[in-house]
Amino acid sequence: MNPVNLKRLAQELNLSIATVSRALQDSYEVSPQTKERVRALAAELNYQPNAYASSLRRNLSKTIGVVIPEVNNHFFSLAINGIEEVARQSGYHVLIYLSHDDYEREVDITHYLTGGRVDGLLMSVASETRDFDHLLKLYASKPAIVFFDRVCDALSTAQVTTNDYESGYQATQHLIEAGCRHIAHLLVSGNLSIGRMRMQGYQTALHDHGIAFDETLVLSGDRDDERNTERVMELLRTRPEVDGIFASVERLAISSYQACNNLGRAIPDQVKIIGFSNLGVAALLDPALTTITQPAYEIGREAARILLHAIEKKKPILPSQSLVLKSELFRRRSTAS
Amino acid sequence: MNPVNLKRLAQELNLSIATVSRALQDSYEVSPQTKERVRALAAELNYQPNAYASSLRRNLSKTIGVVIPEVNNHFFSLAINGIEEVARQSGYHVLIYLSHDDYEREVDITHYLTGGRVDGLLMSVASETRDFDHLLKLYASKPAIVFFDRVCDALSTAQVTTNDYESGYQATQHLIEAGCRHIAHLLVSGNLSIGRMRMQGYQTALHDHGIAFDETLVLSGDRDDERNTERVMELLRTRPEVDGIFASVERLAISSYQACNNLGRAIPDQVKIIGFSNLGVAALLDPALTTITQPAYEIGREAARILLHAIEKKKPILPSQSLVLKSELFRRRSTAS
DNA sequence: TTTATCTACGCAAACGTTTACATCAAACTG
DNA sequence: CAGTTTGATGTAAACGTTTGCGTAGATAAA
Repeated sequence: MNPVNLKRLAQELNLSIATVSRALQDSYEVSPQTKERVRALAAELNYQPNAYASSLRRNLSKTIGVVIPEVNNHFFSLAINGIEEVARQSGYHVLIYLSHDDYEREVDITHYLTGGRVDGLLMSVASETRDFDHLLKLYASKPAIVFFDRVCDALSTAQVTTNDYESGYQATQHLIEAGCRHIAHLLVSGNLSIGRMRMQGYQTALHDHGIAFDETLVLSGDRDDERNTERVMELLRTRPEVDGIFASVERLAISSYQACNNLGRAIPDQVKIIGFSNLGVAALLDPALTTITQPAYEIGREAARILLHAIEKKKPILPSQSLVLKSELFRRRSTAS
Repeated sequence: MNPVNLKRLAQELNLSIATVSRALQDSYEVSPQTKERVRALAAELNYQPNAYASSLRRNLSKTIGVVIPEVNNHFFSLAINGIEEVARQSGYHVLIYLSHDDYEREVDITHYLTGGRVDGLLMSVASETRDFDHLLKLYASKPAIVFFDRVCDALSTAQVTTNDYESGYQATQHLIEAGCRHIAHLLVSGNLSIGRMRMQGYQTALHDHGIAFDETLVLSGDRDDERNTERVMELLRTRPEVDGIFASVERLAISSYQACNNLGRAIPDQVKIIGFSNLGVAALLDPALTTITQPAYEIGREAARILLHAIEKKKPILPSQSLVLKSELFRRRSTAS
């Protein structure tokens, strides 16, 4: 039993390898009859071209990489859904890498990726990442890159984001209108532009409503949920006047719920909570969580579209192709007044 | 600027390509001094071997594929976490494919995968899948396969599952002990062995407690959550005596909550609900959801270990390597009596 | 000294495709 | 009918690695 490759097909059909290859690509240089013969045998033997030989020769892998902090998060898993959908339609394969919000891992991953394994890359930067040398190095080695959500401004490429400034403003305003005067802001990283945008929205909203910004009400979370919960509890204990929490990321909203439960603080009577979240069951929580929900699926889809378009057209990706999609605020019980 | 490949390194060092290649592989046939020179230049030029050339030559891709129904599901996203962890440690890359529980897509995916793109495959079968021809065909084309959770018994390979029969029994018994006498069972697919196991547990538990099995209380869900909710509502309307629901999959537990909310049925007073789920916020739901929780992360990790071990040792995977991990029941308010 | 062994390296084939170029017969063109 | 075009196919190089084999020089053994 020989392997079934072009050579095998060529031998059995008394054709040259070149003709067989061309026939399978539906080249106009091959007669219809020959094409038919080739296709028939290929189907019969269940021929599948060797992806690596093809990639090597064409210097194209039909593969994109997705680098994200975590997958166990509704935002990212929905984004992957969108990415995979677009990729599949265009015949692309999707490699996935998780940074776990860890800088070292992200550096490792970018090293893996240097060297043509992927034609392009979709990336959401780890929250711990402060310098972008590894990304610049990676960028220098070719592949098209599109950032989504947690973007890196240091690279001159497209990014797909949401209206984070407005959302931060809106969330804060919503709490203020619900009667909150001492609003804590939990964010995942001050390094990332996305965190800064939401923070600015928060600050401006406070200012516009005549509330002084209090730095000590800003808490920077990390990737350890237990510790985050502890820190929120400490904040609530030491600052009993806190009557509102704006969580800039899903996990921190959950930690806030835990913290309130542990301390016996009633939501929304004593503390109102709003959070960025794509949690499908937000409405089923006790109490139902008011959310700023990003169009995660669409973000993934659009980012992938921009990327694949650039790859197929062999054109560089321009920052002007960036997209800003809108998040939506869903009012629920956790912020009821 | 020439591309930086072995040829380039060889030229600049006045060595042959072969020696450079061997030096980078730390072969004993190369002198320590030469190795050092090669490594230094490789580092300086940021050389990364071409993965496709290497894969082609060695007939090894250092890549595994993961085929799952969906990623927006805590069980699967946790499993991916485990898989990625193990893969990364061993220097493997992870390709991801989503079947969306759609038979056609699964067939497409298996076709993609025939032909050496991956060294091995981790798979959880789509719920719609009834025949396994495509899997048998795929299996014939070499790659090592390990099934997890939604397994396929038709292939003689290892599978990593949980104690589904016991869990089904336990869940049902738990409802009975909480006072339920008319227990509906929502399952995602009667085709899959996993569904059948849970179903058997359900039936046996009913029988052991002197409750007659009523086929009309068994509902088969699909991938449309809205419709699932509707169907649960219909069941609750036409069969008002139903006082317990055993959801064999997370999504159906959520749909049950929705249905009860829509109909104004109180959980747990009128209807008690237990469900298979890896939802991190199960305890924060209203009311907190009693769950059977599978060790999803461990399942992914162990499945990947079995797979990678087989690949590295070039040994076939035996059914005897299969693993059964235990799920855990978390009692919460949704089944309180 | 001759022969065997070892060390460190080079040569060249191979992996399976793709594709520029060559070939050759048949069908046109003037 | 000589010359040109067209259509269908073949030849062979290339992509970047890996690796079996060969070999030159050095050292050790006889």
